[in-house]
Amino acid sequence: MNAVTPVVLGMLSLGPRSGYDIKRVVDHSTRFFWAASYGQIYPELRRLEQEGLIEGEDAPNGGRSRRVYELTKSGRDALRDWLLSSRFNVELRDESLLQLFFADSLAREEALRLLEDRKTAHEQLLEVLHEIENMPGGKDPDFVDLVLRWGIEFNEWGAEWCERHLQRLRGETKAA
Amino acid sequence: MNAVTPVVLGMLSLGPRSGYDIKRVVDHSTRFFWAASYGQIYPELRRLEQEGLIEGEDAPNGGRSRRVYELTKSGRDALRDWLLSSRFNVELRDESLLQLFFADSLAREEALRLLEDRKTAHEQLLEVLHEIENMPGGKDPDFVDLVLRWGIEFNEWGAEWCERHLQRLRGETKAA
DNA sequence: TAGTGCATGTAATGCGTTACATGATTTC
DNA sequence: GAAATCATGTAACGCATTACATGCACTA
Repeated sequence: MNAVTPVVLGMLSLGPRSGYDIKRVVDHSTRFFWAASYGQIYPELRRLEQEGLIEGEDAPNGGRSRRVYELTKSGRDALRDWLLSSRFNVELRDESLLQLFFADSLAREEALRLLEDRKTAHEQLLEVLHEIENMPGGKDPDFVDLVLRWGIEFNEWGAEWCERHLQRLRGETKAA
Repeated sequence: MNAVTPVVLGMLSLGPRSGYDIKRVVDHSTRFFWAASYGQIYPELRRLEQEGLIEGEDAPNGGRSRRVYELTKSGRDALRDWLLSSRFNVELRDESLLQLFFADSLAREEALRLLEDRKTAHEQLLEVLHEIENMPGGKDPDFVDLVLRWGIEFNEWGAEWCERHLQRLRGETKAA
């Protein structure tokens, strides 16, 4: 069990898919909080098949080779085990936050500009997520939708947070 | 310029420090959004000294060897350049979010328990951050304090978000 | 005197991305 | 007929963590 395992099993729980399919779906959904590359996915598919958690079947499109996988009973069990095991492993790498941390060495207006830039970045991400939200296709399952809402509401909160502290810090500067 | 460079320069901008010092401060502050290990810090210190961005001086404590570094003029310039260059590189790896994403395959109560667990995790992180907030010592500089507030307010938001959607989803289940 | 903290350092390991190679099919 | 997309796959690279080695000093 490594970092790609749950994404692969999870994506297959939504229906049979090829490695290529999995990558494509990941890039439109979980990549914001859980990325996966071909270099991980393809070896993992073979490993999982060997261990009997998934089953592959050749399903070529004409002369274009293609292998589609689906979960086996043990695969479904493994996914369920992972889902029910408490994990709150969060890793964050936020360069803008690091800049703010060291911003005291800048002039006040320069430092505040960093906060403005951060706000803009939140707003831009919000646009990307709204596009995903408005993509054609049937309604997403409840929890898929919930996670998309997290992304949207987090970025709304983030932009708001920047604005709030921008005003506070500008006020303090004037008062002083 | 790699991932440790800005932390090292930034930490030295707060005053002369040894590699060990830098690591200790990182572990109490930026590690939540920007970690650094000895394996990065020590080689980086030598590299930065060679390039003239920092200057080291032996400052042993008795027979215990110790080398303290400080920023040079070019080091201060390099830090300033990095601070003023727009960067919004954020990487997030959130396993709990991934679980929620695939939670539709669980029974409704099981899935909601994942949300409850997430809420608890936010609350626990909040406690850790409050301890840091209440640590003795002088007031932090404005922007150091700002980043700590981000951590606190983000986790408050996160817990609240879980609660809000917990209630929404429980309501929908009953209504259906 | 044993344990903890100060202090520096590196080698091994693990992990994920990048970049490339190959080739078929669809679209403009 | 060129470009984009489908589709699979791997080798090389870079990066960060882990784990260990070394040794001094302080404290219970």
